[in-house]
Amino acid sequence: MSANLRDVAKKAGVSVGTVSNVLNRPEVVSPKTLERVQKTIAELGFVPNGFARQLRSGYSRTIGLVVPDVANPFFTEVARGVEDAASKRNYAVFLCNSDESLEKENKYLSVLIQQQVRGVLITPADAQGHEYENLRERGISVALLDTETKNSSQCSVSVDDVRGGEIAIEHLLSLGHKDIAWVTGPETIPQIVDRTMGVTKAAKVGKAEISTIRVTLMNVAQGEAAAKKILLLKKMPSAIFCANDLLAFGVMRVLLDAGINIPEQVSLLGYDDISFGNSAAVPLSSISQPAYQLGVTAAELLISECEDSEEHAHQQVKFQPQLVMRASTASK
Amino acid sequence: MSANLRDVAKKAGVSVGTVSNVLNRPEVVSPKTLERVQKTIAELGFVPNGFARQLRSGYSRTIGLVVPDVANPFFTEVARGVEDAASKRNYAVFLCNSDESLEKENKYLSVLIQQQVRGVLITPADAQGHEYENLRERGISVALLDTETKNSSQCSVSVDDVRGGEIAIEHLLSLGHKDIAWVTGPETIPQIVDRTMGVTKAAKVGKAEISTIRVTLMNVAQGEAAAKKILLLKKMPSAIFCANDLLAFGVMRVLLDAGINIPEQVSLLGYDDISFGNSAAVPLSSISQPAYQLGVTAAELLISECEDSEEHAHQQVKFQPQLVMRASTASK
DNA sequence: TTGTGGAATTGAACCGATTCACCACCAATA
DNA sequence: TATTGGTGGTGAATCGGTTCAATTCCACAA
Repeated sequence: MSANLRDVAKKAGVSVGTVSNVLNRPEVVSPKTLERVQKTIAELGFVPNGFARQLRSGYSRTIGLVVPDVANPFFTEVARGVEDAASKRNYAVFLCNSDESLEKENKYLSVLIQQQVRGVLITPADAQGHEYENLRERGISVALLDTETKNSSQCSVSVDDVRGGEIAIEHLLSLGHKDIAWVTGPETIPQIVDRTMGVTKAAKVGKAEISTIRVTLMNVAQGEAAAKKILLLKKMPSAIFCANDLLAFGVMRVLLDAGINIPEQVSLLGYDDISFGNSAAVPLSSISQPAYQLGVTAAELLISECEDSEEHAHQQVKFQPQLVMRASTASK
Repeated sequence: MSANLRDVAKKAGVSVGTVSNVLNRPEVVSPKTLERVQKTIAELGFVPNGFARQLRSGYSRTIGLVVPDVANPFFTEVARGVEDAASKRNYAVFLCNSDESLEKENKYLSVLIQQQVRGVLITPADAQGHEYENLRERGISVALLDTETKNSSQCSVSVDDVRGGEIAIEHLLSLGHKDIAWVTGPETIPQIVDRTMGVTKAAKVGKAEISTIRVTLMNVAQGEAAAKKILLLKKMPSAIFCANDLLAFGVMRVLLDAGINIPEQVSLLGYDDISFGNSAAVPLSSISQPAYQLGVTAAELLISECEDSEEHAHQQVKFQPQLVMRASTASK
């Protein structure tokens, strides 16, 4: 079988305590011993047993990441950020896709509890609650990802979605658009609620008319469905703002197929600024969010909370979204 | 703190062994004792400590997934498949990105060993070896993902990349292209080696001339770099085949910017058939792979190997790639 | 030479469930 | 009465790191 700490100690001619120190507090070991032990570790291919470590210390070095869907490029980027940051701190990441379903979310949370994760990073599937008391009770830290927390007893890392909605409409207004379609997802999603708020606010100020087209999922297929609905409207809007880029891609395809020129006849604006936006049939204007950065920051915050929980002060980090102008929006 | 097995034993007036039996082999305990112990367990709200249990038994319900980069839509789809299948069997999945670096791959494998995963699903970063003896020694099952195994002592789930390369060139040949650029990644990547083999084979049969443009990473930026090189060639090829869709997107952008029409002046063919191909400036023809299915199959195979390791017969599953014709390829 | 302080190292106890060789007890058989 | 067999139960050893009180070592000052 594989080597354990005692084997290393014997081979290197030191005690088990010293080997443990080499692993966890290298600074208290003399350089000479350190080097010798490390060499032995490498020779034996020794890897510490996580269970034993966790059993004694009571803590694991794993976190759970719960997102609606990694297949959405925005969350893929976030996930990469989380993973890179966690890996730097020697944490492993459990990946969970909630598919925007509360049921699946709960199922995964219970799996994560079973796995005794140290903390959970979650983009809630639902606009309500976010208490996660059952996790907290078990000493599992929770930080909200891409959602702002209502109570200040937890960390959150988010992007200002209200402002994002505002920026979008302001941009369209500045191009002279007054008649705007807002293609959006279910109101159970917190981000949707906020973006809608921003949209409404800016529209009121700029006296624009917003017609809402609601879809159930935020993917390309649903974007196509939305576009078909738009084509049936009595009066075509002069601009379409979509709650994410995937929806916008779907809309774009259907409109182009219908022979409608973008942006000449209709301006199209997305949200997320996923990297493919640039390669689209008409390069997509969008509202950009620092996805990777979001993931990194959230993971760092969560891990810092896990490691010095009494020192730790909860913080709510909020990034600002930015308009990225490409070819799909133009003045009326 | 919460009660442990010894507390239960003391309170119920039995030995720790008996309590353990109540938990794991109730049939060997007398009904009277059974009932009394179970009552005590309920009273104390005792929940067995997973770490200790796993430390002793040596098994967890987790698997590791190591891919080059989840941000590549192909692997995102694979990851979703793995995750869905694992979740169905009540396994949790560790996500690891090797970034096509052997060093990172090894680092992650050691993290996975620490976490005592039951099995590992891996797309090797390197064309060599794939032995993973260090994992096997520790009783960790390994299955190769999107790579065919050379030895039959392990499972693998792959797509026929040689055939994929062939199909691509055959398609271009059938359109009358004889002068083809092959934009490809490092030869350390197994898939690249195979696709190149297919390309070469089909080119020989069809008497096409292949000029190879090699890049170091398979992303959009490198595709752009490759296209710039192509623009500098003495004679433009009449078709370009890219080793994946991301490269093709980059190539497409640069060519269109340079005023070159696709497919009128140059045909462009990608690989992977990621969903955005359909939304691209010129809808991208591509070689399609069953990514989600690949992930599901691999996870199921791995878990079945983990759970009945002596019953289990290693198998090599090979899916067939398919040509998806869109607008970016046309006859010369 | 002795004393002192700090750094380096030691190793036994511990985390909590599992395992298994062994014991106690009772009934049935010789 | 002695022997055998079977059931129910016991508790010390074990898994493999981590921790920490105790010890050793060494340099430098008195």
